[in-house]
Amino acid sequence: MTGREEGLIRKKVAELAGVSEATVSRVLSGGGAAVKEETARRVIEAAQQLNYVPSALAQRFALRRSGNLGVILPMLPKVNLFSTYYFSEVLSGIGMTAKQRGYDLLLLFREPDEPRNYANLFRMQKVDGCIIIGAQDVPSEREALAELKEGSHPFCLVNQRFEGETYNSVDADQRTGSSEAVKHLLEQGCRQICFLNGPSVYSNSRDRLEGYRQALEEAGIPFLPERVLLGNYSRKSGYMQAKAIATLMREQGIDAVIAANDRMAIGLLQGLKEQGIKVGEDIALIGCDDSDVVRMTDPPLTSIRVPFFEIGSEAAAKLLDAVAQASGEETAVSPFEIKLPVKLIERPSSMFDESMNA
Amino acid sequence: MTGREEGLIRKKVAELAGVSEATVSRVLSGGGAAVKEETARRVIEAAQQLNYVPSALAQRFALRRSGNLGVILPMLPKVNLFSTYYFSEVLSGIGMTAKQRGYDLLLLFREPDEPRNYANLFRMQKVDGCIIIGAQDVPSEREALAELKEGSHPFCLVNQRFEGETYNSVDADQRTGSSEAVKHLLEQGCRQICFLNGPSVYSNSRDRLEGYRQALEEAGIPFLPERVLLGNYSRKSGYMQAKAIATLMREQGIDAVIAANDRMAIGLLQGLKEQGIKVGEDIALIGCDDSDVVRMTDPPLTSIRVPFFEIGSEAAAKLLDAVAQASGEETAVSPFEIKLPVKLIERPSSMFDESMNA
DNA sequence: GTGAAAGCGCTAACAC
DNA sequence: GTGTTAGCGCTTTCAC
Repeated sequence: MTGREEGLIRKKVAELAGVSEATVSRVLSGGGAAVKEETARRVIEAAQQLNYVPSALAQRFALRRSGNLGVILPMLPKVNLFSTYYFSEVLSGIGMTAKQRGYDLLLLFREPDEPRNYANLFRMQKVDGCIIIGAQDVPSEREALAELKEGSHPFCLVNQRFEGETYNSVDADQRTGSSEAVKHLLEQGCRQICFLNGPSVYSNSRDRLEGYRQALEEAGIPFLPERVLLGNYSRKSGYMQAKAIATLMREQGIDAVIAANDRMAIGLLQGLKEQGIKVGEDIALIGCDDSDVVRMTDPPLTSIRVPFFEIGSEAAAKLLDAVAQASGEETAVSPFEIKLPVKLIERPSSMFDESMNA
Repeated sequence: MTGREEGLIRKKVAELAGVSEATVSRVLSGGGAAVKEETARRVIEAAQQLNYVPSALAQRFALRRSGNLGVILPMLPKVNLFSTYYFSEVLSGIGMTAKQRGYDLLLLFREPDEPRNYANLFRMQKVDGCIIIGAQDVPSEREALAELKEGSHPFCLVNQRFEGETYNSVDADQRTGSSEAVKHLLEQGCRQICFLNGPSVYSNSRDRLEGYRQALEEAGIPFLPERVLLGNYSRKSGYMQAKAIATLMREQGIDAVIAANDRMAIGLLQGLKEQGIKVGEDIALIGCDDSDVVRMTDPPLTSIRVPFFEIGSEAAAKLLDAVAQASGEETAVSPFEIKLPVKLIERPSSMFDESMNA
């Protein structure tokens, strides 16, 4: 009553179709040698009748490929640094592509203190390739990735790159995004712009800062390091910078803030509100990610739209190409470092012209 | 250069440790026959030295268990009916427990029009058990679940039950939640309470409605069907009911609304705001889920906290117990229908006393 | 305690 | 085209 009388059922299908078990496999797995159409039809019919499906477990074992695409992500602690929006979108994108290409998705949560033994996933044949989300630029991560590359295990980073190394990655063009945000603010008449960044263990943080700096300089506005505040991408960390921003407004006439993600922007928005500062009137505020929450705040937040779903699907597509190549021939797997464009979505939080409220 | 010289390496480990390959397996897989401690030590050392890990693929094939816990969920369309918060929490809960028990998580996205052939997942030996998220009470779903039960494949529903069937499930006590919401509103002095529900293909919708109805009747207030509005759990559907609510306020003196989830509540909040209606003053509003966004709205939303993480981890725990039983002996797998308590979190949207703003 | 050998359900030569 | 057969890398009797 295990629900499967293994082995026996394939034989029955073979008998019912009047062929050998090998032919049953040939028909059902499609790829193999050509089979007479009539034979194939009979096999398929027999299999349907007996409710037979080949064991993926046995197939994969015989083929020595797991058929799994691994997705490594940090175990979301209760207080998320990454937003649920981010994960859902990236994961959906990966899932959709993986599915199209016949791969299953193996979700691998990594606990904060857990060693990063990514290579073992390949040695254990749990995955044929893996996508790493939320990688950090710390020594243990670098070691783990180096080991992956050393073993020529196909992998791809999402939204993270490592200086000095060329790993497959799919990322958003955060630098340009920040620049666009600055330009938009300048058009609105802002001149004293603060930047609320996240930790620099994420290359995205560094990219965004660079875009901010560069756009300022291009506009002939000096870049002042004291106008760069630091948060950790959580709402709370944004909230806690409200006092600092209020002070800067008073003392230096700050008239705009760009936050490196929406969560911090929302925290900041709340903090400023509590201090009686009106975002969209007293000060402009721009977030980043264009997550689903920015439409729900008051005022709605201008934000930089990042195509997370596409980042996920692109990462999966390119990685699975690499997997196919690697398992095929020794054709040197072509590395990729892709950057997808972002787009500034203007909303009232940064629009000083009342009539333009969208 | 495949990164694994399969088979050979195990033999080398055996030689290095001065034992047979069988003993290497016995040591490394733990479970088997007793091995002398000294021998075990040598094997482990040799394995470490040669960087050998057994192939999970081969192990699972030999054991005829996939080692995977399947999680079936609807492919999140761009316009989510379920919130990303919901999925992230449930998934994290499942992931944490699965990991503790040595199971891997196989994510199975189901596209809207895709047939629900859950039983095949077991026939293909892709999973040893599966959790179904977002199941709907429609005929094809019922068929698919009946087939699972028929084949005695271990599975568990999350936040959904089917009348007339007893399937393993872990759910929140939505009925009590709605009752508490009503009672809270009555305490605030509200008497004319609307209910904005979601589609009845979800048992949770029916449960919430029932809690609402019951609490009203217990308070001696008549239940009026025309005060039950319908949305589809999306923000937009909540937004679109704002006009209807405004009308009811005018014509019938409606003074409170309970929405069946936060997304609809937020949409409604926005819609009411546009009509110049002040939530928390002109009308009370309560959401459901206590997702991360309810703290970010203006005013913050009173909501019913649902322990999604715990629902996920509990579902995984109970299901994996069942899997263990099923694979062990024919000890009738004990079914379970668990309901976890919810908790009303009071915030300004339903507090008419100004001084109590939290 | 440990080694030898059969077998898990499939794929892929290799014959015919 | 199709049948036969030898593995895939493990686990697990069964001897010793």
